[in-house]
Amino acid sequence: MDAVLAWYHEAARNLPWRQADRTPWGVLVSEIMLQQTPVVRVLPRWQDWMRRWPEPADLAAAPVAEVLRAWDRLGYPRRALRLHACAQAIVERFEGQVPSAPEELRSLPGIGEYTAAAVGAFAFGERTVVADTNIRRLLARAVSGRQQPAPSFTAAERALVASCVPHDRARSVRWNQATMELGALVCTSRTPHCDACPLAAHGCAYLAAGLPDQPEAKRRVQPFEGTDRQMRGMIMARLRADGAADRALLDALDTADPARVERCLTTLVADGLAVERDGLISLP
DNA sequence: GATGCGTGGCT
DNA sequence: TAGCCAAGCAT
Repeated sequence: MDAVLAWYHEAARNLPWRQADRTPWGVLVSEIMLQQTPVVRVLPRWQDWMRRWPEPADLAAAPVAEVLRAWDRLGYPRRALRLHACAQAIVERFEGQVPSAPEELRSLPGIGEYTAAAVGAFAFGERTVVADTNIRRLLARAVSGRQQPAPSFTAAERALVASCVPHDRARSVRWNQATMELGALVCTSRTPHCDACPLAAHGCAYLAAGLPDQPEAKRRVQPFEGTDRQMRGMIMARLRADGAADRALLDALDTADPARVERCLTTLVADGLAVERDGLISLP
């Protein structure tokens, strides 16, 4: 896999959370923001966020409403709540310092298997198995000859990824970073750019098989138009803009199905993304 | 293990 | 054009 490391040296994007002056907190914030969200959309939000809350203690002390406004349109605003709770837990349990041990990272709100491994590797230089969607897809193709990884992340696949990570600590960090980047930029989901891939000449099983289309392997995309998810987003956008809104105003968001608005308000309040007081809905 | 959870750009 | 897709997590 030397070819991938050499490729990364030449082609890596110059992202702020990869700079020499990066902090564990900055890396953690970037990883949360990047969950299911493209880099180009994260960049400006991350810059603002780090300027405002440069340490976990700064975010921990911020009002939730302000945190949700700063999250802006990144999507999945529950991530913002969890990041806020994560900062508070770091202050309370780790003296304000992001922990480096994967099991301690895993214990924090919003940090799952992937994010714990990524922070361990990219913030602390630990040897971890970073199995994100890019690495999974790249190995599914290069090693297993399949178009896409399986929908569920099985123990067998975890073992496969682990077997590919170099044993040397510093080298493992670069391999994780480089393989993820190659998946994100070259071995893309829809249209892989094999002409620009360093593995094309080093035995990619999927390319060798002739890039067969395997539609059965594709995961089904959840619908969005007309769903509660869309309505929740519309309500949150209104609350971010106006601070608060009365029920009648929100009901106008879907005159054909007022029950949909009510249902979404209930789940937003249950999620801690909104509060209701005297018929007025507002950010927490 | 299957679902629900935002948003916007790309093909 | 209408899907398809983007560094997942929690339940």
